[in-house]
Amino acid sequence: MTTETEIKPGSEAERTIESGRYSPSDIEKKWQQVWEETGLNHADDNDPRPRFYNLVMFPYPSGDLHIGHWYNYTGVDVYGRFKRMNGFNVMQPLGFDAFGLPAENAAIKRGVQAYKWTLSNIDKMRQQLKTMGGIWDWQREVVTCLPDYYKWSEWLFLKLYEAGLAYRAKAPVNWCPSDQTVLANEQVLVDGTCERCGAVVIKRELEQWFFKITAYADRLLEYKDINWPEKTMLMQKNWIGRSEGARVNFKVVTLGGEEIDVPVFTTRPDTLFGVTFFLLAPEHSLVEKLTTPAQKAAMDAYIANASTETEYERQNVEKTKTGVFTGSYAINPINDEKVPVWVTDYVLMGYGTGAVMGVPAHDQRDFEFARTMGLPVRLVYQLDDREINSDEMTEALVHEGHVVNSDQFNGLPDSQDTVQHFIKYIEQKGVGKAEVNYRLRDWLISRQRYWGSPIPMIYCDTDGIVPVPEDQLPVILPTEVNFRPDGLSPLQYLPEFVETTCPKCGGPARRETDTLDTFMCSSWYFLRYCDPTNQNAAYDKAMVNRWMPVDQYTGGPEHATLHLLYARFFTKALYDMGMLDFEEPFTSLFHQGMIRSEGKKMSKSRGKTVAPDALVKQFGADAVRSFLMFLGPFDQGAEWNDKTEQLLIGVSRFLNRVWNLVQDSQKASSLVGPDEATLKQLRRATHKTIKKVVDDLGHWAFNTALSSLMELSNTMQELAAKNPAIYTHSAWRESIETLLLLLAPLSPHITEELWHQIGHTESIHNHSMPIFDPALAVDEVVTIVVQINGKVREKLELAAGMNEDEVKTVVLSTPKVAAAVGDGKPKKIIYVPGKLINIVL
RNA sequence: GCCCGGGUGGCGGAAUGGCAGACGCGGUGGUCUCAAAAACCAUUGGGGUAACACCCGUGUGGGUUCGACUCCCACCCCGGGCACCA
Repeated sequence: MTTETEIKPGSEAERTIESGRYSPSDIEKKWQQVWEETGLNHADDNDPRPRFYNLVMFPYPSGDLHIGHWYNYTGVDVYGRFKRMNGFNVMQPLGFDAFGLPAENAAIKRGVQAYKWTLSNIDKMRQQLKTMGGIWDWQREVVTCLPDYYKWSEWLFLKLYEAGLAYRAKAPVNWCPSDQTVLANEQVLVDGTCERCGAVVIKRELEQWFFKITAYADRLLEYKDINWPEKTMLMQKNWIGRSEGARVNFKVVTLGGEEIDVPVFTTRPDTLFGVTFFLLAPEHSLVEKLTTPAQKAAMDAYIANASTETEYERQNVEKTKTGVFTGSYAINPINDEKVPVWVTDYVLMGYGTGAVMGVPAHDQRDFEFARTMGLPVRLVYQLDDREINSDEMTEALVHEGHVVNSDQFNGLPDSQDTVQHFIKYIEQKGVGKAEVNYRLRDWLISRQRYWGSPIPMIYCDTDGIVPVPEDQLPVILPTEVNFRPDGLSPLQYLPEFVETTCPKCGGPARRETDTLDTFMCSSWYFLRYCDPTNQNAAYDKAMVNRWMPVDQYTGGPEHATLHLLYARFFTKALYDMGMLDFEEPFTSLFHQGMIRSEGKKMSKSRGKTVAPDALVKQFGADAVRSFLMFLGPFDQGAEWNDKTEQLLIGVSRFLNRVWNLVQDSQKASSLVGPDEATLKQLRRATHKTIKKVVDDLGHWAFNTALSSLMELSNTMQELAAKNPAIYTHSAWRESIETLLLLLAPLSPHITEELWHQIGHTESIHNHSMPIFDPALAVDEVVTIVVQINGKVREKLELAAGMNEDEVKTVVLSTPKVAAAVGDGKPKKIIYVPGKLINIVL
């Protein structure tokens, strides 16, 4: 076959000539094409196998597919492929969350139309994504900025409007001065800055569109039949912030002599006798009516100052308490006591009623306020074991002791029952009632931006707010627009968009020029995947029922109180309208870790990103995929630096070894077959690997799955080096096939190629995972660790079948142990079967 | 301040009560080569020894246990989430 004699058997040169080198770029292109042509990755709606909807949070088309995206999508793809090899009809779609500010900013900055920028980015990203060889079902792709899709976003908005879940109202809202738009509460970060651009968000009183998510607060706290991380449910729970308590009416008399009930919300009605002052938020409407002329100057100054503070400054916990006395008094309904009414900025207008009863003895904030202002502190709880004095207190007494100074309630313990007694009493007295409060606010969904789904509403001077009739949907978003120098949305200056006629009266009317929050578009995309081309409806319920609820949803934890909360709300709302048959969209949830660059999430908006393209070109998609999964546990992510990339070499070498191993086994051999012991060892290694890898892949433990596969290939290489005749044995073929099948989800191209090289004609990806046979995995010899007083002193290779007494006899007769034990008798011998023996002296 | 994670060689990490450092990167030595690359073989936690022996070692300090990276208590550091919500 070769003409020269220099080529040595088994050398690299020989391999190259005989069977070709491993060339990732050639085989990857080839198989991607074959898979596309055979429709391997399209999930058929009528497939009889059990379905598995494997969903990943879809990307924003920033035009920059970086290694962080690859990491997410590879992990999801490995899992989906694994499920398919376990007999499921896996539906694994992908699309693009294509509305949003970056496109608009690009349009303003570079003069390119937002739709062009977005669609060309999508084309580019789709091409890049295809190089990773995922089983993405591109026939189901959705792009939220196309009329085919946003027609139904608009339609769903109308459905929510009809159901009374969408409304327009004036409210203090978050305004980002840099992005020139309002934001939902969920889009303002903890430090009071804009989630997108980092500018300090201010409060503005504006009329806006809201979704009534608060109506679902209690149901959002239920997680029926779903498997979510505790952490995520806790984050949502904290965000919703349910508090049980009571509404209690205090009476005030205004300067004009009018008697008014002022309700407060409290979770501690059992401390009503401890009220020594009454507090109002600076924005409370009663402040003006209660501030006496003597206090007016001080009050005006205080309120003016409070309004200039940012929300974050105002809510700074470290700040000392401030406030101004109104000069008026409120009547405590439980004992008719007169207490002074103060205004302070630590009372928030947006929570409860904007008025609070001050109980300094038992609330830390009120305590600090009382001490700062010199107001009295009255204990209505006393410790059980010793008496404390209010003058000597240094902090509030919270949830301890028993009731005092409270008439008929004295002596009751600190408990929910006691709280209930008080609630019952105030209800009987007619001065209050039980009430539940939530931290959750309604979801603000209108944006003063151009690049978003139009809100299908019309303003008519005669008929007010009129929804666009369904048959006129979609309201098309103009794609060719001119931005004004101030960067404001061009829609309101576009007469052909704004000017319309009223659907009711036919008279002239104006279109809504605000657009929908992109989070609304992403609150239902998983439904559209089930029926992506439907022209007559957002989705067909029967089609959705084939696939939903999503079996596995994967995405970053940063969406816990954003997308994941919104999508649950949306699903519940549609369920209530009879448009869905389930209440929870995502049965199982997994948060992958993130690829970090200098400690921060790798993303285009945050600076430095690493493109995978060069790595894929050099090492192949299979190597890059496996390398990313090899970095560590998938939920942990990884820090990306100069050293990270070096690890790719190891995985690339491994794939080369697998390739060569298969090439070598194709060689015919006239040698006599291997001995029984070698074959047993091979089978044992193979079946142990099946067990471990199948287990790991099912638990997202891709890094340890790969290391087990490396171990198997190392073992195979060693055994073959000692006995080349092993290649012709059926056990060897089993090992090779096992190796390829287990590796297939991680490195789909090379395994498909080699699978065909060894004679298969069907795709490896339609094959099922190898079956673990416990009998073949059993060890014949075990290593017994011998400890003396808990320290390892010896290791013995013993037959696996030996019983405890036999092991003890052998161990005690070894020179080391005998010497250590000496003439004495061991105090105790601990024996862990097949593992360890510890001799305590 | 509160609630979750996490802290292991030069590096990524493995081990969830039983041989700490699997697997891989990097390093060192070797084989092959005119040479280099690639590949392959050996070796690689620290101290110690001619080599063994032995000692130390999983953020820190205690505890439980025959035995602790693993469980308990206290603390330190890093990452994330929440934070005047009455």
